[in-house]
Amino acid sequence: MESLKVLVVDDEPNIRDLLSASLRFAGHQVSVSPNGTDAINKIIELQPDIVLLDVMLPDISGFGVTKKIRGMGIETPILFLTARDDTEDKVAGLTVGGDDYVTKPFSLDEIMARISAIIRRTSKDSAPGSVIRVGELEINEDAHDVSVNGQLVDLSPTEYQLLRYLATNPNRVLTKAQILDHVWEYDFNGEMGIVESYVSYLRKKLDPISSEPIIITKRGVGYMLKGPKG
Amino acid sequence: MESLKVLVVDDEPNIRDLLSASLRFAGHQVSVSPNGTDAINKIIELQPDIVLLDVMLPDISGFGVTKKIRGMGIETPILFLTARDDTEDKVAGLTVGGDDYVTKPFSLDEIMARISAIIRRTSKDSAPGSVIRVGELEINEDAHDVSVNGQLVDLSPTEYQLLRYLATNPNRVLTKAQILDHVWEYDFNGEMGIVESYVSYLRKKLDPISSEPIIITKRGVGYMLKGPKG
DNA sequence: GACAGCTTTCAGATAGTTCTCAGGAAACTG
DNA sequence: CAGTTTCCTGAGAACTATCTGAAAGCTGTC
Repeated sequence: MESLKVLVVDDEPNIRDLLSASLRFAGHQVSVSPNGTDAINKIIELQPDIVLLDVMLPDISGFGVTKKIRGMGIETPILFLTARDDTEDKVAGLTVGGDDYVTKPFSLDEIMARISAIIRRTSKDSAPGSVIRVGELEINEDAHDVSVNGQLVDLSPTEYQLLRYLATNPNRVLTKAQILDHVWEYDFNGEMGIVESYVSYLRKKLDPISSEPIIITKRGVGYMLKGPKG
Repeated sequence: MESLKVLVVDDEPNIRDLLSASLRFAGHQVSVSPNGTDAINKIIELQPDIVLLDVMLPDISGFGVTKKIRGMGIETPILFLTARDDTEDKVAGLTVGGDDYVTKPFSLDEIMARISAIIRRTSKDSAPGSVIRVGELEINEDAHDVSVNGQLVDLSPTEYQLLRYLATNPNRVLTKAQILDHVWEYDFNGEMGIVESYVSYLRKKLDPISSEPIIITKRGVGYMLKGPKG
């Protein structure tokens, strides 16, 4: 993905920092905004490619911001951040157009996936097959499907996210801490043993089908998904 | 469908936003107008391919607008948006020519379907197959009927709309929120459990006839209609 | 105004998922 | 090779998502 201009709107500094650090690391230009009025100004001024917008803001709600800028003819796609408990009924209408939403607490990997999905969908013409291919492994992001050598594998949501994170960084060792930070929700308080468990689950499902082990353990460092050229 | 010039005329900003976001996302060029006089000007000026026209406007009614522009020899097809309690006889006269109407509150999917239908009818020559075919499933949008392996299936209106929405996005997981936003009326305030109920109804009707399950559950994500290739 | 069909809610059953833990295996160390 | 560290994996408890049947509410028809 090319470099995008992203505006992050949230009143919690922790979340602003978390998101802006990750987005910057992914190569995007990030601006932040702590409230609704400031957000409206920045959207007009900076014309971002996408806005990550908390619905619960101190002054104007995320919906108010949306209404305002849409009323001005600004069609920037929005990824709403909602709290899990006040969702469901207030979520109505959020997925129309190019918009989407994630519930807090989210995982970084999920945010990144949603952003690519929105950008992919809103950039008119080309719908470049949202397929990640690494060696014998193929991940279809539209269908949320994984196959090895053409054979479908049934994965749970967490297994899927873990595998996708590994697959987007082939031939690169990822530490358990990195994996935890990307795949699990940001307020997850558990131990890294869970990464080992899920790697084990994945291996049990993938290795019987593949001709060689897909996930390599780098002892003392982390895990790596082995691609063809490397 | 090719890209169309669409004019949306409604005094409620929410509805203007909802419609313009969805239409733009569907690849159309959208202009909006909040009242009758402005609408007449914009119709003359922009020469849209279709007009979505609220009948209840603050200044001139939608009928007035229609009379005026038809008097000027403009034959742009119109999709009227009416309140549910408007008398039937008023509405009856609307469907002459290529025009049609929907009652508020509508669902997005219904609006989109009506627009395609109008455009299909008014663009003389080519009647681009109004039949959606996915695997063993066939949906005839003109006849509003559904068959599996050639055998007709009797569906309720909501079942039909749900199935059509799934069928227009084969091999792509749709979340319950997306389904709710597209298939149910925009002011629907219920829970997502209703999607589960309707998926269950559809399966009960479709699966006995089909050779393999038509609607796949992607646990933790949503539902997907599985097409033939990949 | 009673019937029929459709929509919506609800709650119990079921099945799938997440996370933790603990013993054993494997890899490194000197 | 014995000790130490790191990793693997099976078992299980708690939790969550989904499915489905039943019932209540609605709408339009005769």
